[in-house]
Amino acid sequence: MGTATIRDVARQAKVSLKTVSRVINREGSVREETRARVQRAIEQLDYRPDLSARSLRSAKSYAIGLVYDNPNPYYIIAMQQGALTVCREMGFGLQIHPCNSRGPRLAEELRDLVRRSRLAGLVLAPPMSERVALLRELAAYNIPLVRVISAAEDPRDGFPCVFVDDRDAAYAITAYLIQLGHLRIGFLWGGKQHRSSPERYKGYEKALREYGVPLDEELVLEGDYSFDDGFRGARRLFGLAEPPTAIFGSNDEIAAGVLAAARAAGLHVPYDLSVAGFEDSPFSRHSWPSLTTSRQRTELISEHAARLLIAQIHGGNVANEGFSPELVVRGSTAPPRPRQ
Amino acid sequence: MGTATIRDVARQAKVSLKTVSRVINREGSVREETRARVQRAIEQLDYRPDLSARSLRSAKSYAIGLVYDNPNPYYIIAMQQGALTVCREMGFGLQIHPCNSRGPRLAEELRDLVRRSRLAGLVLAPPMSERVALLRELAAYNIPLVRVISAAEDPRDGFPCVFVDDRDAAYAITAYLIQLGHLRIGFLWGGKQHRSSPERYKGYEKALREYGVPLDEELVLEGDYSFDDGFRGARRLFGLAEPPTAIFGSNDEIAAGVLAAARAAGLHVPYDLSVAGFEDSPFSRHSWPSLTTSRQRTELISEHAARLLIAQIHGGNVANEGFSPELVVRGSTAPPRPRQ
DNA sequence: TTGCGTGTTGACAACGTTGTCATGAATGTC
DNA sequence: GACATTCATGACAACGTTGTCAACACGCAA
Repeated sequence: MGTATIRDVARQAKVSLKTVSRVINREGSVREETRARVQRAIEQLDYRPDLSARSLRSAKSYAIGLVYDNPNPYYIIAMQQGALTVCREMGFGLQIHPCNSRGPRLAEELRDLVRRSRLAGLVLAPPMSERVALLRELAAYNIPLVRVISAAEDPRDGFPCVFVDDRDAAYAITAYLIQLGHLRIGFLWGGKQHRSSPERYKGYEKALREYGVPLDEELVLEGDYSFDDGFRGARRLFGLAEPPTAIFGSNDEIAAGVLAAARAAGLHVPYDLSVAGFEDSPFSRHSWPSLTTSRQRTELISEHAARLLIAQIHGGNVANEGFSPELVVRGSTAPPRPRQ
Repeated sequence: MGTATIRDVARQAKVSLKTVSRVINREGSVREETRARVQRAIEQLDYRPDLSARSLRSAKSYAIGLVYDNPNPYYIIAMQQGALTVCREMGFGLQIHPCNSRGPRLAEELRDLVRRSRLAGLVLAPPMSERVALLRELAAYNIPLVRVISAAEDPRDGFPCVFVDDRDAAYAITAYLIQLGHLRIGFLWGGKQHRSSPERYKGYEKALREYGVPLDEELVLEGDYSFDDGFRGARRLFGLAEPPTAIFGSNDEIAAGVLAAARAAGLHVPYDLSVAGFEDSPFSRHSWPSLTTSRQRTELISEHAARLLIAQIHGGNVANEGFSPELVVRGSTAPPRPRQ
């Protein structure tokens, strides 16, 4: 049968190529009757416009890129899903681009990606989204972009973004632990290359301050967003003269490491130790006990970022938008044991 | 600066468009000296061929699709990564396409995808890869495809594939448990829509048979590839008059559910109960205790599938290929407690 | 009647690339 | 030396679409 082209549609509807093009692109100036005739022909022939031809001819392109370097598959899949939803809705293509955030020529790499695949713009996930130098370079290449970043408020720095209030979410978790009665709460940092790490720490700090709980630097350990650092960090905290009664891991993987270390040390979670994570990964639901954590609607965030990007490409003047993760209480937290 | 086109390269190298095209596509019949001159011009101008124009003009396309409907993000990310590696190497684009494997008009959906995005072919992940009716429809649409399937041997049914020997891997796990001394080994099925499920069961069965361990149907429960079914299944097994001393969950999620159920029942893994999973997901490394499981090199498998597909598109006559997962022994398995 | 604005339509070129075919030069064969 | 064969190269059309511009029909005011 072959594939129907705009030419076949035009012939069938007895109009010119251009008129069909107008109908497809919802341009004005087509009589209702003509439009209907063309529509019928399109359906009869099951015609679909050819993306290559389209983006070749119009300087515009009909695809965006999703750029990430994040070892967390749940996060990435959710980001992809959100972006895809919007792309399908808007008739766009999506080009995924995992990359190395520490790569030496990242800006050039992304420029080449945009050129080669004729992308209309990029959605940047953390940590690329937080490297201002990179953003500036991309802006110099005239590449439209939308960032997903961790921030307590709209940065208003000219780069459009969707911002996630990690600080507030970490505040909520810490406040919850304090309300349970915990006064010594350990904090395990995530990787410094992610802006979410200091944000989460700030939330922790703020809650302690506001509730008048002293901040003991002994209880705060640096590390990475990894199981192993959670395990190691927890072991160090257990060895303190006055160990914490609760540990807040900066993400679920860290918290999983804490759970494992607690098991190894013979501590019973949550009775001997409360543990909280961050991210609401499936792990947090399936661990034992299941983890108290913070849920961000990654898919929605990504949808929003894609929408923002496409609106920007269409020349719209669109506002940034913020999301606040919500506290999810599960079985890994409880009031501390009464002092003996 | 704008983007350099083949025309600019031709001017700079003082040759015709066609000659540049020949150099790019590694066609024969270009003098070494000319080729070098063109290459230099390409590098000076940092020229990259435009994918849209290319695929518009040549009937050939320079992108393949990856089709999946699998709730396991680790698996999907690995599949994507493998396919991307090959695509970058070969100068192809990759279109990801998550879809609903039970959708009513899947074949049409995929045909439209291929047409719209001008895909040269598809890599199908399970369970789409196992639905023969779908394969036939796609073949009728002349869509080149490569499947990733679960099979003990090359099916030789005309549809190219990469096959993973789940049966053998399940055999290895079961045999290992038997060698530890287990005689009552529970088996929790995965979802029936995945061909890997019966394959894994067959491996379990075969090991019991070969080692002369009686197969007790009471110990075999159906379910899905989910944490909850693992939890429920384990609870039922614990309630038997003569409960199992080991449980083999058809994947790591099921095994995670078993771990949780064991915790809830006060059973100490691995001393009171051995647990084995399948897949080597990060969960299996981070659970407590970490899970004995089976590792498949998903990224390699996907790479191979993509290579097979591209070779097929190029008209090569390529052989199917098999992969065997390998046994990974961790802390969740041990010899059974001596009978009291 | 003329002139003008508006709404609808089509002819044609162009996007950047590759396929087809033609051309001329170099080489081999008798 | 004549002719066939191969090699290297280029001119040109074509892929399917959209942008530009012109043309036409219509209604309305002068």
